[in-house]
Amino acid sequence: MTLRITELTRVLEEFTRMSIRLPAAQRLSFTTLSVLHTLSTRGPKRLTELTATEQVTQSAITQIVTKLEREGLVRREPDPTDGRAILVHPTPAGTAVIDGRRDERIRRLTALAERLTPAEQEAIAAALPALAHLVELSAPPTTHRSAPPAP
Amino acid sequence: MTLRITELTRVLEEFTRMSIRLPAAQRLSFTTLSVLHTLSTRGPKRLTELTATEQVTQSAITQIVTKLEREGLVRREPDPTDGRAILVHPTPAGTAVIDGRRDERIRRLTALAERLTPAEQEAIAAALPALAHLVELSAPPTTHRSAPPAP
DNA sequence: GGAATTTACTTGAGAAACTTACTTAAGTTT
DNA sequence: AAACTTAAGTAAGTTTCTCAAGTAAATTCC
Repeated sequence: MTLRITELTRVLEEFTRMSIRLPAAQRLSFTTLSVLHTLSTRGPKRLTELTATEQVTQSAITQIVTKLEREGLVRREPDPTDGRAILVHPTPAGTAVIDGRRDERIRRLTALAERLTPAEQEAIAAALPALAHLVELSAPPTTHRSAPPAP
Repeated sequence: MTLRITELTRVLEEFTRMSIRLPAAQRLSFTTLSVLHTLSTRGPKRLTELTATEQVTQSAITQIVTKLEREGLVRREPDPTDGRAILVHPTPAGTAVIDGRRDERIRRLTALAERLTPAEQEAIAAALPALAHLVELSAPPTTHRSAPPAP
């Protein structure tokens, strides 16, 4: 059996739809939630770094971070290594928002997975490490401060 | 081995991020693309049905469909079975937009999957039918006009 | 070692994308 | 056939983004 990427892509598209359309209890826009997710899963980041991952202008990131800060979901802290830069840290409240949404996804997915056969559940379990590896190839987990590549 | 839903949820979240942040060449907003995706994968739908799947107000759907129509990506057609309703059909151009984005995802995912070991690729291939089934449990493929459930 | 350039962020004005509230018209109920 | 419900469109206002310009810290380069 060989891996059909087209089929995998279609399935992942559907999971994406399931994942996104959760009731946004906190009145935060899609992009704002995405920024908070990035901070919560990847740790503190500069505005510039967020600009790169979120596909909006740097100006939009400034405004989004300002809004998140007003709501107490992130903190701005000076970057000790660069006086121009700012590190945006998620607060416990901010992390709780993301965790809450994840919990909701887990609840829903659990309910669905219970309806699979044991063999199907087994197959997914067996593939999980490979799927995690695939994800990691695309977005290697960043440490707090990544060293620039050697010249 | 038993299926860890929490881990699966986290992995799927990361795929979601990969999937969304494609350069939107067509100048269409996220929600607008989502509507087009729905029509392209699920077939013609009423505005009311789109309201349910997209988590925006019915008014927003009207505006989005109007925009898509101006751009030649969908057509409005009267619903023969209900004079109040309209069925929104994707045009070939509309379908092409969605297919183009999928092609880009396939290209990227192919490049990543090539870096997995054969055993990893095999594991994902073996899990694919189960993943497809899981997705289908959440959003059964709608026929053109679904009969209401028997009372 | 100090001017010129680049990098990191902010601000303000305006465009785009949504929401709320209302309207019109077709179907349903009694 | 009058009263109600459902499907869609419209108008006005808010929120969210982009573009352009501005400030301040770091870097480059004579």
